[in-house]
Amino acid sequence: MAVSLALNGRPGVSDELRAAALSLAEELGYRPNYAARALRTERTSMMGIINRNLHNPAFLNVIEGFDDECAAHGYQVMIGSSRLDLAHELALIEAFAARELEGLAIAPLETEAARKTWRRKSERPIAILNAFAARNDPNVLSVRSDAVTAVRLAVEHLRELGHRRIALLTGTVKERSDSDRDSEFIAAMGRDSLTPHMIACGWDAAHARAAISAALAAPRAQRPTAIIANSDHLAHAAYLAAQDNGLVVPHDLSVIGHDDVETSQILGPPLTTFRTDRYAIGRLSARLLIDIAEGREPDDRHIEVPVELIVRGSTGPARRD
Amino acid sequence: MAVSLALNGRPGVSDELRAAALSLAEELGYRPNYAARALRTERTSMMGIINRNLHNPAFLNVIEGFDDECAAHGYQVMIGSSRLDLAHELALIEAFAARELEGLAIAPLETEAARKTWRRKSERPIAILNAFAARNDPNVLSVRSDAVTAVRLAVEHLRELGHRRIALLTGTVKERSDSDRDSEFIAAMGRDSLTPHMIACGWDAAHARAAISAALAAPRAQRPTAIIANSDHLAHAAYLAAQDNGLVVPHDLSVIGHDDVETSQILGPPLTTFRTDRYAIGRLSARLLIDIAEGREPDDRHIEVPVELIVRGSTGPARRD
DNA sequence: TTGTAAGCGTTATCAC
DNA sequence: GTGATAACGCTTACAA
Repeated sequence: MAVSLALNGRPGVSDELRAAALSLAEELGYRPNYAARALRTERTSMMGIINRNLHNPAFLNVIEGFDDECAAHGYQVMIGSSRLDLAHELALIEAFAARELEGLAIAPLETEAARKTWRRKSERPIAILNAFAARNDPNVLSVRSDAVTAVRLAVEHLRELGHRRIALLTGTVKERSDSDRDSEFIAAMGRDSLTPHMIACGWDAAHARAAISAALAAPRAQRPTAIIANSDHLAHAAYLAAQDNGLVVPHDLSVIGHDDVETSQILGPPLTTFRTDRYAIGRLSARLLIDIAEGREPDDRHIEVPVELIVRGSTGPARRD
Repeated sequence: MAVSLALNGRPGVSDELRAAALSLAEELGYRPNYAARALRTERTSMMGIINRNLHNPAFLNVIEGFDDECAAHGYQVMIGSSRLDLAHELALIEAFAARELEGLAIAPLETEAARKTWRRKSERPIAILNAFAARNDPNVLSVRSDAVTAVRLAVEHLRELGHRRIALLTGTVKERSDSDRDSEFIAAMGRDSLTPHMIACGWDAAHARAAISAALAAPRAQRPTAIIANSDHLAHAAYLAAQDNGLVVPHDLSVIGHDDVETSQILGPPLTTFRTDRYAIGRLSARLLIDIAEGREPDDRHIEVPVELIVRGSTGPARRD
């Protein structure tokens, strides 16, 4: 018993006994059994992170930050992918909850469905990544880049270049995970009395390419001259969709991304995009979950990470019609 | 206990009792406690995967395949990053072993160190990803793309374009994780009586960029006119290093990657590279680990995934000196 | 086929 | 500050 206290560095045991326990443990190569500990304490020291799919390289930096912060606090990280399938996402959330993970960070397909499923099996905190999160459940946290500001800056940038027919890529229409971003776009366009185009392209690059291709196939006087993507990953789909239609970026189509992924600066042409600290997003979400899991009150349960517009070669002046 | 047998779908219990147990479990919303099960059975249904760092987007596809195969067999996936730090890598391996993960897939910094550390704490299988693995330990598996053929094809392609000063990017010099790839390069160059250049650039993109920059800063008659990278990720570093030296790809420098990452086709210029089924690499490595973990004998403990050269705009004729 | 009892390795409770 | 003893929830061994 005293051994347990000693090894876990807790008070209630004499210094000599503690030393003896430690040295003996070392000598015998003792390793604690996590399963037994978990069974007894109901604490697994595991955190989970789930993304919609595993194709967007921007997610790697989020994982990295998440893993770093978890590792620093003695947690290990379980990873999962929704595979863009809501049923699979919910099954995965249940499985993670059944494993008694102490917290879950998730970029959800449908925020409310994800939250409810987690809540049904677990009282533990859940952090919503890069999506709008309602604030009624106190153990729902959120960390996201400031997508609302980004969309405003993007519209301003394109307006200065003379664009009038601007399209915004959005997630699914069914549930707007970025509802406030969408409405900011509509408002920003409205200020200049322009019609907002929305292209619901989901998160799959192939599907997005097809959706954008279809939009670009419209007659020249109607098709958008600029596209605002919700990630560099989907901006790449816009490049390919432009190719599909024999259009040249930025001559025929301006494209703005979001993330400033490593390759974006060496694309042809280099991508205008928003730089945002994805590592911090991962790290902060882990920090929030750990704070709650260990009974501390975090400074703020909802965090927005700032964005910075990086202008490169994929945006240019609108051609005269 | 009959209930245990019933819920786990094993024989030795009457149909009616089984049905009763199942329906009652359903009604009560029963969920098995994984910790208790793991404690009793010494089986955790968890698999681990570790990469050298979390920056190369090619790794995402490997994770995806790994996760898909694991999920299909009821395993969940723990992820980790070595952070390019050997001490951290070994600590992580120990932590995974202490958690009784049933198998580990790893792209190691140093293969032998990783293998030994795992073996010290665990009898379970370990799969080496994309690195050379000695075949003396029967529970060491390996899955890799056919990097040896790739380097031969790359040299042939560049020789046809008239290149004579060709450099190969390699991992660390200390331990050649790709020793057979390196020697194939030396042999292939030797066949044409050419001097092989090796640039030891490790796996960090920033470090690689600096190393390549230094090599390209040599006088024009000495510097390499072509670079063979071990990943698209590091080929990108070569693009930036070319920029650093005011060189234009492919006019002044040809670059060949490895992986055919999604963005490679829209780089400026599009990257000549080797396509390889990374999803399969992840999937097959999971399959091998699961087979061994469950006592089946896999068809082959060492798998090579074929490569296909995709010629694009980053390779061109060597300039006359 | 069913029931009973033991035990996995921890940590918590409660005497001393 | 220390040492017994019980308990977490599951599976296995063995007896009925």
